Amino acid sequence: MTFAERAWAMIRRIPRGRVATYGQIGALLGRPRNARAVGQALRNCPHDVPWHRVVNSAGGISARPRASSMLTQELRLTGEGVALRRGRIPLRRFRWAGGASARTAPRRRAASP
DNA sequence: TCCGTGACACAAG
DNA sequence: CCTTGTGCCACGG
Repeated sequence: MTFAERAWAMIRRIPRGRVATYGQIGALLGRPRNARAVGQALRNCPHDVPWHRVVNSAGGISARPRASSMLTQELRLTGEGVALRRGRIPLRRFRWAGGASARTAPRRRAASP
């Protein structure tokens, strides 16, 4: 099973009206530094994957190849009750608590000489 | 195999 | 707040 497939499986678990961040999905899959690969996985995902519930760490909708889907994402989110405040989603309120508080997980920084 | 790319995250300034 | 620099790692060519 590829990383992308596992990412899809995790994203399918996000309930309506909640969102998760790219980093959060990566962390839940045991790869907290692999947020970017989550974005790649969403590039061409199956239609039953609620891709619109994945946003960046600022609660914003990330830029992508086809800008039209950004508007689609916002419409779908507001359609299920996720409100944007000044262009961002208040994660305090709408973040999916998948796997409990996967937020602010300890991160390893570069080792110094 | 190696190398560049990217729908990201985060610490500093 | 916002901007910049750096770290990360799956994927494709």
